[in-house]
Amino acid sequence: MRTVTISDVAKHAGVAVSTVSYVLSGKRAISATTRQRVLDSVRSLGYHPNAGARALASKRAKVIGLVLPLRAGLNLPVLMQFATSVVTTARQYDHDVLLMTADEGPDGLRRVAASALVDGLLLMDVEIHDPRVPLLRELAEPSVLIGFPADPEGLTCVDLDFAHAGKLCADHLADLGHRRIALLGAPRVVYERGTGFAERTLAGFLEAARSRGIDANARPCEESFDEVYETVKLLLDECPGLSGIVVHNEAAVGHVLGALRILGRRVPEDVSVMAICPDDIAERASPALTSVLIPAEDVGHQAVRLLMAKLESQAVPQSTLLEPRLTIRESTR
Amino acid sequence: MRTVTISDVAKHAGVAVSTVSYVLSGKRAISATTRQRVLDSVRSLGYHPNAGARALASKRAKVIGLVLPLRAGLNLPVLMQFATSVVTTARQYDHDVLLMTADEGPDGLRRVAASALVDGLLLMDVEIHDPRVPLLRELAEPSVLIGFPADPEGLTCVDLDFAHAGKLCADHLADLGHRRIALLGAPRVVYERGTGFAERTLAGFLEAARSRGIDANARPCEESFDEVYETVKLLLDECPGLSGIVVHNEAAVGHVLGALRILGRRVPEDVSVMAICPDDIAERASPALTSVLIPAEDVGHQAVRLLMAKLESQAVPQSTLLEPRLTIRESTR
DNA sequence: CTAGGTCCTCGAAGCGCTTCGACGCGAAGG
DNA sequence: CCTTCGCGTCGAAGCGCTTCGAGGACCTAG
Repeated sequence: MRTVTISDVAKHAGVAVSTVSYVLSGKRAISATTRQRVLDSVRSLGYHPNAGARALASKRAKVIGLVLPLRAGLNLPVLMQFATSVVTTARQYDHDVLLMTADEGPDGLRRVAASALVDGLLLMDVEIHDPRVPLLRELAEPSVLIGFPADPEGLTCVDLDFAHAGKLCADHLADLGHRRIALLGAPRVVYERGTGFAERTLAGFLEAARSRGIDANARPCEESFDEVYETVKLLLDECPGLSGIVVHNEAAVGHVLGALRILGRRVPEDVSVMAICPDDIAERASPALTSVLIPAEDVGHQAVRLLMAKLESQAVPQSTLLEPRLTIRESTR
Repeated sequence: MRTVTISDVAKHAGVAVSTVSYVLSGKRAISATTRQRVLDSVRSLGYHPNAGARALASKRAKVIGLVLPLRAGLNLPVLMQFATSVVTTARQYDHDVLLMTADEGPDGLRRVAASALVDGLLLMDVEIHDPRVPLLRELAEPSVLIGFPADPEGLTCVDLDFAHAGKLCADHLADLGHRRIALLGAPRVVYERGTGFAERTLAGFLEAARSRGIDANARPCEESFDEVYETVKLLLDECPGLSGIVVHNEAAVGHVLGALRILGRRVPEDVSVMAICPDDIAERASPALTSVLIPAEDVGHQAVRLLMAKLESQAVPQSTLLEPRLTIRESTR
């Protein structure tokens, strides 16, 4: 069973190969009757254009590269959500997604770009001083970054507005009348890595607390139960009257509640707790946590949209910040 | 800056285009001096073969399709781990990975296969009665499944030996002298979906317990703290003297320990707890959990290896089961 | 009645690569 | 000495598609 080619379709429909091509691409006007005849042939033969041939002739692969961080550092579920939303959105634009990991480094990008395997690139988890950024600037292929490098000049970046997320938390607690609040953050290494989002959250949190005139403290925190317990205890000890805790560390969310339970503090009667995390984690906790959502799907969607615009050589904004969303549940009052 | 083609390289090295091709593919003998001259030109011009042209001429895209389940049901981190190991392994075989989600269904598979976008397919999370399986049988492209459909005849399947994982748990607890043990499982919906792995674990667990002559109970369990708490309590109530619990539900691991703490049972003094989960979750718990590892990376690696073998038309076993690994930590005695 | 459009369709020239058959050359064999 | 046989290299024929320039058919305007 040889695979069906465009010339099989042409023969079957009694037209020229180029006519079939124009019917399929819509790049020239074709009479309704011819168009229909061609489409019928396409259907009855089960024709699918050969991707390689198409890419070769048109210089468009209709594939975009998605580069995931290899270091499974943080936030795997969010990553997955993001990846699937990228694939889904790309398909809406009739594109496919080539999955790459960061461990091939800049060379990997150069390889797929130079070989015309992909038309554009989507990079996740960009760091402040990312070695891939200079390369992206000189590459002919357009790219979109998730996250912000030190100098975003000439690039296209998308991210959640983490500073705003921090502010949202502080404001919510302040609105409820809390006067002493604290943020339990990501592991220290996350702050040091320079991805920037952890710092930005913290800064937004502290800044909002200050402008509301309330007392705010913060600590990074590892993810094991014991360390979470210690950190919670420390926070409680060093801030007498602490009545609001923000958790910006997905893996620690459950442990924080466990620790408070052991320490005899009721949530939300004695202390209000909120988290910056996906909704399912917040909902699964007991009590269900008031939370600020990281809209991974929106980020993926927007990133693809921007990349597609660049592929059409449309101008796009250099930076796009997505608004976080606060959902009030049972853990704050 | 036009992109450099194979004929640029040929000109630069003073040889024929075909010679360059043979140097690069190694499919014909080329003298050492010519080879070196060509390789030098390749390097100094920065030549990267055009993927589309190569695919068109050779009928090999050097790309494999990886189909992830869209329903983010379970186990996102494991999924990610798996995906990255697939990409990494594929790169070792000089292949790239096209990411697809299951929501395009069988049509998506047909599309990428018929368009020669991919040379082979890797499907994750195959269900007992998977609508994609019949299609795979008639497709010219080879495929490898993660998981087992009802009838694996004529397919190539890889999976963890879940029955063995269940047995490992029961045996470990029996070896420690426990006489009444229980398994706290995945949410009920997972059992009903027919992916099979949850049932197989349970069957292995019960069978091993029976053959060791000890008492075993089991319950599915949702993932919220409250439901986990209820389930643990129920288990404890209905089996007086219960001294060993196996958790086969990643999201519930932390909650089980929290519930036991509240119920006044010490781990491992009063009750031994073990989990079937990734190592990082087990290590992060307090106390660190004895666990059986789902070797996601091995699965990815093996799956790619098998697919590559099929691409070379080598014969491969119909089913490959990967051995689970027991790691003894602090939570059992 | 003819010049000039418009609307559709066609043929052919690539896109950059792989692969097949052919060929020149020096070495080995009769 | 001439034939035979590798070995290393070359040229050319596609792979299946897009796209450009051309041109036939038909219509409108002069």
